[in-house]
Amino acid sequence: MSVTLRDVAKKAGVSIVTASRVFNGKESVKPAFKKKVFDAAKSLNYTPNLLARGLAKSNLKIISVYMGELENPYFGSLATNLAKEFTKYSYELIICDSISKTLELNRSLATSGSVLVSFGKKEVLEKITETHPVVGISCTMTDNANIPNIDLDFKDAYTELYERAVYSDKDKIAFYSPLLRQYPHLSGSKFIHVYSAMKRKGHTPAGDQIFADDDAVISFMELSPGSINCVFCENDMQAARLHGKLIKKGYKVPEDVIVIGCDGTLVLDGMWSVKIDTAKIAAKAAELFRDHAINGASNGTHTIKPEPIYK
Amino acid sequence: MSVTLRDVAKKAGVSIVTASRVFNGKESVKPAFKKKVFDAAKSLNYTPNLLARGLAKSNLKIISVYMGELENPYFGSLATNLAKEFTKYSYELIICDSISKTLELNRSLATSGSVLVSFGKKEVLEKITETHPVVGISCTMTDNANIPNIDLDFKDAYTELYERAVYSDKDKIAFYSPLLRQYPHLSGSKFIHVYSAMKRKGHTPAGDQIFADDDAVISFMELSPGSINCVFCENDMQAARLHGKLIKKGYKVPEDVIVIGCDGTLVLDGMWSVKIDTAKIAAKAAELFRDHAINGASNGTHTIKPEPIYK
DNA sequence: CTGAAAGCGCTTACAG
DNA sequence: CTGAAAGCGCTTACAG
Repeated sequence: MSVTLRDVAKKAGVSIVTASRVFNGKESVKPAFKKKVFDAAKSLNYTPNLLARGLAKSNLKIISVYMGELENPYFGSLATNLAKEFTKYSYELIICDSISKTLELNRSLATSGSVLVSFGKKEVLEKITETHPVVGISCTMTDNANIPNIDLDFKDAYTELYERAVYSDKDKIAFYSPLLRQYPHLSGSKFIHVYSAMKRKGHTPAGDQIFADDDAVISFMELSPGSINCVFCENDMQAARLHGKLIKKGYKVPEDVIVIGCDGTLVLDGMWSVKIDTAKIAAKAAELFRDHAINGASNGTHTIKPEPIYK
Repeated sequence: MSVTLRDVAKKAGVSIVTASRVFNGKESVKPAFKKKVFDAAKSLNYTPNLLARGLAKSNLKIISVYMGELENPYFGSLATNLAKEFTKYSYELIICDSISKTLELNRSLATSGSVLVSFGKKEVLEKITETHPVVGISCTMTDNANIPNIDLDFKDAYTELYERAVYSDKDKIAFYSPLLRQYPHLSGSKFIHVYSAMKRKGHTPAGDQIFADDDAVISFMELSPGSINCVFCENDMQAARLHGKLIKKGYKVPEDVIVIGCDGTLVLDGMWSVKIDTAKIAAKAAELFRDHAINGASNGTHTIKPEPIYK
């Protein structure tokens, strides 16, 4: 039905084997033949059957990626950039909605490896690493799991943000994170940096808790006026929603209360946030993957430092 | 290396052929054998090699999807829901960053077909339809291209939004859409419904143009005060940014100016928008695809009506 | 530098 | 209901 390597070989007047070699570029082929094959391929509009190639080499140039929540534009932007960067090394991306499917594809599709974003189960990480190259992006628990990881180091950004807030007399800090609410405490989260800086000054988080939704933050503010004048939010989307509600209630942002998002995808006027460069992350991830896949080792952790934004 | 159908067959004491049949479920196999094969597969932890299967059947149960901008949470949410729905029919999704790659995979990976989101080149649509099932989601130009399409009919939502705005004495309407700016005029866009309703009342768009960025909208408002009191925006992200800037300038939203987004992913307090149900779209897309792929025809267009949101 | 042969793991007629 | 044979399109030793 569609044109195969056999057709190209016949048209070029060579064996199917040398035609194959031409496309794989490894072994040397007489230049004249090489040209003939390329010409034939072009005129026939040949494009290799990836299934057959994958089966023969038991290796498909596809990366399976696992990424929690595409609904957040930060992850969307990361996905777009990953696609762009991995394309440079001629990998396709396949985005999976579960970690098990991601790993399964490595076997069933002989996919080349995986990119895991914000994943934390150590046993799983260790297991997969045994058979396929994996790079993590802000995965936790990778130290011992021995996979190359891109770490986001929020320390400087959050410390600066905190200090600037305090400098503006905004030292009643609240934390708003539906996600973190599931965990015992701030330690282990990016907010730990704000938290320790606060502790050093003898301060404690407003309400002595992590708020799980923006309405909780606002009712707390209304119950005890003056109790909160700065809110660190999990991401920009949530910060923007909180921002909208505060304005509606008559608060001025950032004059009355500072709203600090995270990721830089949607920094409303008056908001503060942290810029995370997804293009840079993606480029580094592709690089780490290639090193890992080709040179074997390279289980180094690469650190990227997000930067504060004031608007 | 990994366990294959041959291993399963041997362990179950049947030929490789009947083992294959058991997994494909089409032809009948003696129940006793069937059980043996399943047991063997389970104990060996067998999972079929999709490459081999794909090569043999020249059909992989993977859908390639093309979707412009994942950075917009609307598309992210759509992607997530598509993955969920297509999984029900045991298709994997592969998200491509270019239309050509999307189509190319149908051949090179023997992918089962494609889902195209907001795509408009008729020739391309026609071409691909010849060989593979495709369903479009709010694709334009599909009428003659003859592919099943999910159409978003904004008429009721936008008409209602417009009327409610007018009812609140907000009849100086502006359109803000970086995207549309590239096109000659409002016709063919979702804003056409607002535009025609305006025309009927003898009104014209503020500035007689489509604004390409939010700063342009704002400076227009400042140059001629009272010239704009309602802005229709391309999507929620853009509307939210405009909203933030307006607040900062001292405008009250929606008292001074109504800001109307679109998609429902981020409706800030005070904003209006249009809710687009991505879960419903995805479910319908999967259904249309299955019908199309299995029953052949069904090139019907299915219409979904987004609904207005006031906040 | 080149080609004949075997094989990747599965499925699909075809005969029994 | 079951199995031996051929084949999907490519690559990888192996011999020349």
